[in-house]
Amino acid sequence: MELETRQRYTFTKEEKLKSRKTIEQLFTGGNSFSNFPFRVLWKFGETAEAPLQTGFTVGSKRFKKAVDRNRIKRLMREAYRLQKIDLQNQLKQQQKYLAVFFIYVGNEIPEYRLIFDKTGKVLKRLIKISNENSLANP
RNA sequence: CCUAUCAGCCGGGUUAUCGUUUCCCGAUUUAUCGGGAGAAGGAAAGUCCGGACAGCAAAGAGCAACACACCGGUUAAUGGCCGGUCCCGUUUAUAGCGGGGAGACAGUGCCACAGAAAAUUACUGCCUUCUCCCUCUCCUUUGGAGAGGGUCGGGAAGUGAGGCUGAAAACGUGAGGUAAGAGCUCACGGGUUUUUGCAGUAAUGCAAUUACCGGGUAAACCUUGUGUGCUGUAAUGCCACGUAUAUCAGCGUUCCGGCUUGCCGGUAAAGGGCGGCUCGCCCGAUCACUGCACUGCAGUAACGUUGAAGGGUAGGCAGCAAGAUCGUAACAGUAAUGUUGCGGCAAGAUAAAUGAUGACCUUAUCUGAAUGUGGUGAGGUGGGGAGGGGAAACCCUCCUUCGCUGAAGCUACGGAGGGUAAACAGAAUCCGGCUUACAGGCUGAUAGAUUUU
RNA sequence: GGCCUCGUAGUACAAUGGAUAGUAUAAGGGCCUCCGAAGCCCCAGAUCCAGGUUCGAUUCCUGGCGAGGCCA
Repeated sequence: MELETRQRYTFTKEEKLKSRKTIEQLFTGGNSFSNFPFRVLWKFGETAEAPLQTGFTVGSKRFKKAVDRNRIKRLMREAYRLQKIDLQNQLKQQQKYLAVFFIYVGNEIPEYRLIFDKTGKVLKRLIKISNENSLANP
C-alpha cells in the first residue's frame, strides 16, 4: 500500500460512533447492505461531532473469547483508518453527517489483507451512496 | 548427568512506519499543534467464598433459612492460609504428595433384587418335657407300669445365628462347658470405651486399668456447636434534557399546642419499613369548602398511600484510582503472619483505549550442504603357524582372538542455510483467597539409578 | 459489570437413589393400496463433561462446559 506522508490517518474519539441513541436508530431505521464478511449499517443524520462517525462490532455468539473479538475489531479499525480519508473529505465538502456501523459476520479470525480489501470496497460503495443522496437532495 | 515428585519464579526482546488513550507543560487560529511521562494478567477468566464502600430507619431480638465442623495458630474477614494430629490411598520410602475427619448410645426414616431374617422380631431348626400313635416286656386281667421307636399330629418351656443369600449377617480361631447351645467360660488375636499416670496449650500418643463387642447411611431428615441482616458501583449522590403537577380503581387524613404568622413541636389514620414469620419498634399532618343536619353524614378539592394501564429519558459529573498499597532491609515466629526503618506513586476505557504491518534476534522443533573427527571395513604390508616346491638363498598356497595402514560406501558426531511454531488469555469499583486454563524455560529440595574419582 | 434459572433419543416432555431410563412425534424397514395419505407391525436412537458420597446415581455433593433470562 502507498501512504501519503502529509496526510494524517487519525481515528479519534470524535470519529467513533458512541451514542447509544444513534446506534439504536441505525438498527431500527437505518439502511444496510452486506459484503461478506461485513454487514454495514448507514444513515445520514442532522448533526454530530464529526461528519463521519463509525462503529465496529463482533458478535459474542460467534466468538466467545474477548481476545478474539478485540483482535478482529482492531484489524477492522486499522483498515478503516487507512482508507476512509476520501469519504471523509467528500462528506465535509457536501456538509453532511453520516453514521456507519460495521458488523463482522464471518465465522473465523480473518487475515489482515482480506479485511483491508473488503473495507476498501465498502468505502467506495459508501462514496457512491453519498453522491446519489447528494443529487437526490441537493 | 538422567528420571520421578513437590515448591517457587518467568512467561519473549530490539527496531522502523502509521495510529489510540490519560495526565502535565508550552503555543496560539479555542480546537488544534509541539514536547514530556504513563498505559492489562498470573490467572485480568469463572463469579465460588470473604471483606472495604454505599443504600435500605439509627440496622433491633427470637424463630426460620443458609453455610461450616479433628486440634492450635493467623488475619479486616473467610468455607482461605500455616503448623500439628488420626485414618485411607500413592510410592522403593510413616520422605513427599493427594483425599477424608462432630454426633448413627437423642429420635425418625431408608437399605431394591436375593435371603428365614436388613435390625432385634417372627419362621425354620436343635433340645427337654407332657400328650398322642406303634412295638416289646412285666404285673396281671375288659386295666396299669416300664423300656424302645415315631419321615406323622398337638401343647408348654429352653435356646440363639446352623439355615450362605447379599454390598453388608450379630468379634475371629481353638478348647472347655451344656439337655441342646451361645463370649457362657478360658487361651491367643482384633476393635471400641472408662479411669489414672506420663508427654503435649490441645487434638492425640505411650503405659496400666475398667466395662464391652448390637450393620450401614447424616453429600436422608436431624441433634450439638459456631457464624451470617438484605441488596449490590447498572449501588448511591448531584446536574442537564424530556414527559403527564396527567388517567382509572380502592383506602385514609384535613387534629392539638406554641409563638416571631409561617415556621416549630406533639399525637394519630390509610399505608409502608426493619425483604420469610412473630415480637418490639420506626416512618407517616396539608388548607379546607359546600349542602343536609347539629357535631354526624354526603359531595367537591388538596394531600398521602396501594394497585392497574401507560408516557418520557437513556447524556454528563462524582463514586473512580494513596491503598488491610507496592518494593526492600532488619527483627519476632517452625510457618502462615506481624512490627519497625528506608524508598516509590504505578491503567482508568465506556459500542469500551493499551494496537496494526514489516525486519532482525532469542527459544523449541523438522530438514540438512561443506570441511573435519570417530566407528565399520575390501585390500595392502609385517609377525606367527601349517603344507608344497627347491641343493640353497628363497618362492608359492592356505590360516590367523596379533600389530600398522586403510579407498569407496554406510553410520554417529557436527552443524552453514532453509521451513514451521511461540501458550492460556484482555482491566470495567477496589482488595484478600479459592477454582479452572496454560507452549516453553529457570531455580531449589527430596528419593532412585548410572558414570567418574 | 452484577444477579438468577436450566441442561434426558433428531424434537417436545416424563421418571421416590433400585431391575433392560418411559411416552408422543420425526427417521428407517415391512404390511395394506393401482399410487399416496391415514392405519397396523417391527427396529434403532439419549441422561452435557469430569471427580466424589453410596452396595447402587438421571436424581445427592464439588468443579468445569453450554444455553436462556433480568437490571438504570
